[in-house]
Amino acid sequence: MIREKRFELIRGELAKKGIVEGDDLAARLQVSRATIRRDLDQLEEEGLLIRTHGGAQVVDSLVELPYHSKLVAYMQEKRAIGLCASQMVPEGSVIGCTGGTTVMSVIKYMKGKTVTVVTNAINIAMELASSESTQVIVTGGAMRTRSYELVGHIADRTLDELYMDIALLGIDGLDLVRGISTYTMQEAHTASLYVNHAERVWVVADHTKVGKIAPALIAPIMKVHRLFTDPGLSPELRSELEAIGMEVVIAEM
Amino acid sequence: MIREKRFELIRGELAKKGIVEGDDLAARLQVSRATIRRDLDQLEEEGLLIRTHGGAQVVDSLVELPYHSKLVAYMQEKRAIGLCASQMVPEGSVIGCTGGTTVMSVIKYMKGKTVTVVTNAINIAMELASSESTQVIVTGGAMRTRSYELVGHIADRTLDELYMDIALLGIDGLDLVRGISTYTMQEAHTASLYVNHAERVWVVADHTKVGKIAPALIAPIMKVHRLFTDPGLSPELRSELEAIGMEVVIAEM
DNA sequence: GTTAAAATGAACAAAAATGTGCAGAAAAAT
DNA sequence: ATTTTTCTGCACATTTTTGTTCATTTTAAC
Repeated sequence: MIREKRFELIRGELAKKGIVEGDDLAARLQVSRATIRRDLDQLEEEGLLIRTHGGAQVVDSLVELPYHSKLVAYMQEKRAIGLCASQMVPEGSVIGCTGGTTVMSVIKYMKGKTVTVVTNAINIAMELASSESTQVIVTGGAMRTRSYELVGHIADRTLDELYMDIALLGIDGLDLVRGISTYTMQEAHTASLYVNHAERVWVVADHTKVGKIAPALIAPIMKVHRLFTDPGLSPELRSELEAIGMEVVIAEM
Repeated sequence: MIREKRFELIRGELAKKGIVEGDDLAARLQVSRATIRRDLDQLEEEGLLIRTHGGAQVVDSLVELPYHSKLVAYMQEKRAIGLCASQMVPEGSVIGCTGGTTVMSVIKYMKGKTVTVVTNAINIAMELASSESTQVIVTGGAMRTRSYELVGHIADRTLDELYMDIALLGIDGLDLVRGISTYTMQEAHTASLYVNHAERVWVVADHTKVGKIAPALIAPIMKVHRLFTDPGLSPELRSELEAIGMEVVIAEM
């Protein structure tokens, strides 16, 4: 077993679990603890992980891009939502997802999970390219300028022939009466296909989106089974949503 | 067991597993470790892999860090080929392209041109995402691990309904008798669809690919209208290719 | 706060892999 | 067929990597 092989497995394990134990790795890879320590030291130097006593943990990927993170609103909240939602995805399931920053934060925590991801967003696909265990299917379609989402009849047709366990949607508005919505018609249309071809619909959105209505409607509110949001959601809105049968998951930070 | 045979197996193994062990290869190929070491040295010089203690690993095309870029084989040549080929693309044309580092270097010079790019490689699509004037159509399909290319029936069907002015292909082998070829069957199949749905076929490849045969055939040599390569191409090979009607463009550096 | 268990870093020895020179074998050119 | 060139295997000195030991630090429990 050469070093690079070990590195690969350590990286994989780290992506999957977020934390690795030195003893566990030593046993699994059939090398001494000293070797594992040295491996972890090197990987830390490369910036791939942070050493802890007894093992190592993933470097918070959102910290590595400090100047980008400022550009994204509600960064912390989105990260918490991402972690929380990803943990509730069962291994082996098929997940369809749109683009958007909140969905992206879920995907970041999905690396290493053995799931199939169907997406029309190429940045999501790129993010998962390095994950061995994740099967990625891209819908295809025309790329909207200044966005990474693929839309149009090619995307439609591909989604038409797929069925997913979970549709994971990022949205711009969620309203009790008008349902879920976004800013452009094309994206709304594509998102609605995910809704119609999935067993369950999960929406991820920071609390500012709840109660808002964006121009392009995706689906009625009853289609949404579960909402992941942050603690900023007002208790009244939460109660109203739960009253109509929606499961509201608050991601603690 | 001649050297080229070994190279072929090593490349194949590398494409499949990403990491190879020297001992393993020596046993499999029935040669001494010293020979394997020399083989790996040479393949490293060609930029196909990176030597490590105990073996070698693929050039991590997934990590586009600047220091890795030096390790891309024949960097200078590819840049020259990219510039040269991009200048010969007429405005307004529809170009279909596969993945691969040489094609990528053409695409880098294509930004800002008013062309339509059809591709099954998401890294190509990402590269063009920032270009306002370029219309991008992604075929869709299943993403191959360790590569950015989309393959399978979704990709096939999309390509079936498109027609392109130019098919721009990156290849691993171009031979007078066996035609153009690559390492994996799936990519070869997808590439062949570009050939069949394009008015003209352009191949971009550094001179080391000319005269080589890779295992998976894409198309017969007569289908190729134009080859862009670097000054390293031997005059004999050039004459032979031109004798059968191929246009050979040498990109000066 | 004290103590026991676990993990760490450092030093050193053992093991594995490397590069190089050289002789013989294979292939190519004449 | 013979010469020339290239390639391969082997031996050996060197470098890199790994395992072991042990004093020290950290963690967790009491």
